[in-house]
Amino acid sequence: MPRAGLNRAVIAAAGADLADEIGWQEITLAAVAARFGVRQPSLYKHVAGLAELRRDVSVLAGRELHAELTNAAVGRSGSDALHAMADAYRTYAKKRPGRYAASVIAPAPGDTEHEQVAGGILVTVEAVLGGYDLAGDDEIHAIRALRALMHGFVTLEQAGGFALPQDLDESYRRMIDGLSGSLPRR
Amino acid sequence: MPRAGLNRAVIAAAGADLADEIGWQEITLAAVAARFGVRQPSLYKHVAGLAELRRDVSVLAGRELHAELTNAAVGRSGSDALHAMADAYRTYAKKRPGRYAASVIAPAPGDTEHEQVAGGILVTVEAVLGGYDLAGDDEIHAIRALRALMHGFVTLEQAGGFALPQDLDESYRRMIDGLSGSLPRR
DNA sequence: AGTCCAAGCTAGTGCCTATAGCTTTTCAGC
DNA sequence: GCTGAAAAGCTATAGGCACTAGCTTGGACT
Repeated sequence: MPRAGLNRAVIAAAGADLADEIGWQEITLAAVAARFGVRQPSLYKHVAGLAELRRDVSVLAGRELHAELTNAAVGRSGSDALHAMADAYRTYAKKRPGRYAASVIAPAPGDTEHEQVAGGILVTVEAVLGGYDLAGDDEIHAIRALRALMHGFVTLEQAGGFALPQDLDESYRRMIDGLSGSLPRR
Repeated sequence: MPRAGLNRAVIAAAGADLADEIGWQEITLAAVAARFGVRQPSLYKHVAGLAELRRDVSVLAGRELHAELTNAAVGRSGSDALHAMADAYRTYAKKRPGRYAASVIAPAPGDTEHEQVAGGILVTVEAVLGGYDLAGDDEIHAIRALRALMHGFVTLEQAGGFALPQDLDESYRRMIDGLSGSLPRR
């Protein structure tokens, strides 16, 4: 019987796909193994267990999200950049719900690779807010508000917490507008 | 051997306590049964399964949260009421993290009791925003923004998503202030 | 005291993670 | 081309979980 050609990266990718299909909370090693036509214990040759798989999916998703955000914001500034990034954030969460949920989990203390991915996203958000006149603590508070807005909105949207789906784009746009308006222009 | 005196309500309460202690995602029927000194299958005499337990905890938590929000907002109006309610929301989420997570899950379609609990919270939020000059769609967008802000903030806070040492209370206060300022006064 | 229903029990299935130890593929070095 | 070792995937197994089936027994009511 030929080998499946597994490795840690392709397993993480399969886990990410699975998360998008059946939900981040529902992924199992057994289902990932089935996807490769391989027995579940075989995965342990490449990955230490379910916890490590989840962590790998989180890193993968965090990198993707980071790339989407920077791509959206590049070449724009101020409110324009803010809206572009916020839209990219929500679009990613809708298109890749399992990956998005994965991207949100906090890195384990000491997991520097994972921490760097999370930090990278923060840097991008910070850069986008660089178009406003924020200094020191003001910037920290603004970043927190923006993250809370975006994360809260997409999470509630995914959870089915909002009725009237036709108005959601408008709600999101106005919400970001409101934040933008409450920040001092440079 | 004396009977444990189980019923659906006390099981839900134990599930809620357990969720606060070990996490909403981690609750199991086995752990709830152990809490009563009873075998796991015995719970099935009162509750249809894990899914129903979770639903019951969600209803219980939603009622508690609703009560906290209304208590906080009563006798206040405008920005004062908004801040009081938002603070109560975050306080509840911090004090009862498992219950809070439970309260957020969407009711199953047709579960009218659960839907009413969720709707009640919405009515309270709506009432608090009654102090602003919002009509029709404007109000819907404002409610969504407020919920996204509150939920996003407390979720990220619980997940350890805010690493920096700057004062979280201050971040939250400013965030709610920002929203309040972006809404038209009556 | 006797009846009877519901409460809690044991036994067992199936799915999951994870570990131990086996077999087989692959390929580097001869 | 051969060979031997490392790596890949395997079977077997233990232990935890949800859930079902069917038994026993507590205790309220007559």
